[in-house]
Amino acid sequence: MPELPEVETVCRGLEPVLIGQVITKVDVRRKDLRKPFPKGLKTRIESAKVTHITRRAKYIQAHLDNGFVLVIHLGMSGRIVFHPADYKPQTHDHFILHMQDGQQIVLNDPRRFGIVDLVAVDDLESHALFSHLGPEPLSNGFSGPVLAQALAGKKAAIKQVIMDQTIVVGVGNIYASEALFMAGINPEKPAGKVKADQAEALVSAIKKVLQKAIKAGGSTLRDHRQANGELGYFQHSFSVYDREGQVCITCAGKRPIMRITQGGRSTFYCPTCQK
DNA sequence: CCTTGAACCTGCGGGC
DNA sequence: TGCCCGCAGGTTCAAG
Repeated sequence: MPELPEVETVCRGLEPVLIGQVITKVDVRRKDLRKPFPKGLKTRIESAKVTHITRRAKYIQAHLDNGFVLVIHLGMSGRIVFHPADYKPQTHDHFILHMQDGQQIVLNDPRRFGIVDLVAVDDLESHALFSHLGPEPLSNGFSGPVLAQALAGKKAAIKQVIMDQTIVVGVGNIYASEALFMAGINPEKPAGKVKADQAEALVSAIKKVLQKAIKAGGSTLRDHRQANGELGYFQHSFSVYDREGQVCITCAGKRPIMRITQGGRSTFYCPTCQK
C-alpha cells in the first residue's frame, strides 16, 4: 500500500501506538525481504524506546532513544497492522515488534518488496537509501521553477519522470496519473517539452492530489486496511486511475479514459483533456 | 550519459 | 473445477 499518502497515513497511525513505548521483543521471521534484514537488528533495538516517527519519501522512520532509526519501506504489498499480545503470526508476517504494553506491531508483506533497515541517526541523510532522493513534494523545496529546471532537456515521458524519486519523491503510479489529469498534461509528453506554466500547474496538481489523499487516509486497493483497521477512501475520488473505458468526469466526451503502458506500468488518462 | 526492459515475489481475477 | 495469463500501489540493475 505504498505511495506517499498511504505511507503518511501509516506514520500517523503509528505515532500514538509507538511513541514513548519500549520495544520489549523483536521477531525477525526470515532472513530477508528485498534486502537482508540488517545484522544485529534484534539486539540493537530490543529495550530501546521509540521517541518519534518521521517519513522521508515512502520510507517510515522510527527514531529510537539509542541513536538508531528503524527504517521501513512497504514495497508494493507491505502493510503494518497492530495486534493484541496473544496474536499468533500468520503467513507473510515477516517482522514483529512486541511493545511494552503487549501490543504487537506486525509487518506483513506477501511479495517481499519491502525493506527494513537500521541507520544511525547521524547517518540518516547520507545513507544510501536517502542520499539520492529529490525534494519532498509537499515542501517549499518543490516548486514550479524547481520542477521545470529538472525536466529541461529530458526526452523521457513526463509520467515516468515524475515517478523518478530523484526528481520528486512520493509520487507513484496512481498519483502520477491523477496529477497529470488534474494538470491537463498528456502522460506521454516528453518531459523537456513541459514548459514553465505547465510545470507550475503540475506542481500544484501533485501537491493538491497528495494532500487530498492524505486527508482521505490514502487509497485502499484490494481490500487493504490501515493499521488501526480503518479504510482509506481516496480510491473513490480517482478521476482516471483504473477507469479505462469510462467517461471522463471533466469533458464527458466521446473518447473514454484510455489505458496505456509506460515503463511496464499502467497509465490512465483522458485523450481529450490532456495535451 | 540515456532509455528500456527485466528482475525481484505472491496472490487474485478473468477467460477458456 | 482447474489451469494459464495478465496484472498489482516500488525499486534497482543490466543491457543496448
